[in-house]
Amino acid sequence: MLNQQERSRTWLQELKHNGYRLTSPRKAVVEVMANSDTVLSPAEVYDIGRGRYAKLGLVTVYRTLEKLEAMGLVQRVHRPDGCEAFIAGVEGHQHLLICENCGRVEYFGGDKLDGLIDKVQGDSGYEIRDHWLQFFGLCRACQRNN
Amino acid sequence: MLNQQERSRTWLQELKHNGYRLTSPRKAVVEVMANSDTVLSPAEVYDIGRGRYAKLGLVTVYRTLEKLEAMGLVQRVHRPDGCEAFIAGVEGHQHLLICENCGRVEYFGGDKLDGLIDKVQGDSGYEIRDHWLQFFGLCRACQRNN
DNA sequence: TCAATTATGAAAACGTTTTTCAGTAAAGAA
DNA sequence: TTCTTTACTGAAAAACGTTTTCATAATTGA
Repeated sequence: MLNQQERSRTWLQELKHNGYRLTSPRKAVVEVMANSDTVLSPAEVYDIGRGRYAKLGLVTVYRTLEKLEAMGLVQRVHRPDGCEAFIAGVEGHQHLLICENCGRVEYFGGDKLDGLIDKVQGDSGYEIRDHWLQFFGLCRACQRNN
Repeated sequence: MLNQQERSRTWLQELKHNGYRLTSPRKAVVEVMANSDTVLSPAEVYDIGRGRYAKLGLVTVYRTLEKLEAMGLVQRVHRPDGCEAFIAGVEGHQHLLICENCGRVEYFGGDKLDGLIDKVQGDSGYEIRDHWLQFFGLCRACQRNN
């Protein structure tokens, strides 16, 4: 994986390539998201982001996350207790493993699902277009503290 | 599966066994949920439910869904575009197959995931406590109309 | 039938997200 | 560099869905 500084730079380039201006508030949001390995709500991005750019507005956080999501750089995370949180995305399709306590996210690949998808598709008559596979649990650090 | 009338009756009994009173608004909500095979938001339950009990209030819909969820009779459904919808639950752990167009839901079982869970647990050090597997697509009827 | 207590719905409060809008700042041209 | 165009910004307001409050109504068991 890219290190965090490289990831920030790449994201900013990509914003530029998509015709967006590089502004201080956007840089702050990009740095927060690109440097985080935990799920963050817009309000949390706002709080952390103001450490980097004090005048940052919550509205801009929403607008920037929206753009980053459309560009596939961050993805929305769905959790049992609420679904408005974001995490840096990764290339290609990956599944998520989320710590219920601290929000830390890891990715795992390995689609063992193809056979199951074929079977469910045949049984149900549905045309399956997308799937979610997410695991929830406790990361190593939170196991020790709970 | 129980037919819909039986399911309503069972749910009402279960409410009673849990110490809750059987009221007209609750009956309306139970009938809506027990008779539906599509995902419904609280507002939709409210709209449909008023057809059965005109004085039904939205607040009571929320309160009743909360109880039904706690009793395991309905479950919350998470979708890419929003996560506050409910569907009648089924016994035991099942996975969902959701029509992106009309919200119809089917259930499928067959946990082929045990091996994968063990592997991810070992690789990551996480203690995996729960998982979601959901498929999204088009049901037979919506394939014809799209 | 009555009394105790739960449940109800209207209204208000709440927290989050979106829209509006006047002022600001980025980026390319001169 | 300065200028000009246009996109972007944040504060405030609006909109939205959900929860709380509270006086009234309805269910239940005695």
